[in-house]
Amino acid sequence: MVLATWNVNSIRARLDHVLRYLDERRPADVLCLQELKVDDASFPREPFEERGLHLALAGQRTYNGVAIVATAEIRDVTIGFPHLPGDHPLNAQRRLVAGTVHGVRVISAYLPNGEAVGSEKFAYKLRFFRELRAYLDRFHRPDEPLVLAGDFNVAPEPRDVYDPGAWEDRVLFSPEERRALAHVSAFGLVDCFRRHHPEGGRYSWWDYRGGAFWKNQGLRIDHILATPPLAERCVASDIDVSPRRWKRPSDHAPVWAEFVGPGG
DNA sequence: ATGGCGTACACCGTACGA
Repeated sequence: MVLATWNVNSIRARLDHVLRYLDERRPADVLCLQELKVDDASFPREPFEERGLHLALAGQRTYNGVAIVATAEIRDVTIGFPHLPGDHPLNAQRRLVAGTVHGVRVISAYLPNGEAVGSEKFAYKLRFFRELRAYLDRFHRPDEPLVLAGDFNVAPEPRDVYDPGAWEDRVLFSPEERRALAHVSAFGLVDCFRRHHPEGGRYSWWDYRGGAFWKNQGLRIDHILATPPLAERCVASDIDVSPRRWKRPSDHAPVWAEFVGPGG
């Protein structure tokens, strides 16, 4: 079972890229998408359904929006934090969709950007991370096959940042954000990419500006986090930078992981 | 150096991203 995650920065602007990725690059069994920037009614379902793919959508107009695309039926779909009211501030933005497919509980997540350290949005980001851990604690156990995949908007370690000294106190790499991510991971989650790649200089996001991609000035902020019984069955994982070279790309590249065995 | 680049929505600029 191959699972991939990709912040597409608008599904309508990136539809050709997503289909090309599925058809040519990595025929993922499960594809977690973020930043759809479209409501469910306007999501381009047809090309996915033509390919026999199933969809779990949590769309939103203009901003946010997440989805799971899969080669099998997606069961027990939930949107947002199910234990909080629908009108709770942490549920107002469509950033979480979960479903069970191929024997694995899959959560597609788009964590808040945070704008700047110390801002209102930064506080919201930290609250979101804490609630995400509470959500895992409440509904799941680290001994079940679960994967939390998406755009976390946090680079975990210095080797995940092209210039860690310059980024030390900036949003996406500040100590507070890294602690918030570590707290979520401490539920019992393994970084699948890191399990196979100790090297630095491997990123999943590059600023559109200043030719950052061509200089490989990026950050690794998109992650596939799996519980130990699933992570043990992760035989390969990588970041596919090739779509970032295509015309009119997303600023993020897809990250994938391959799992073998039962429930994978 | 809050700009640089890109998307959406609306309007010919503004909000937001990371």
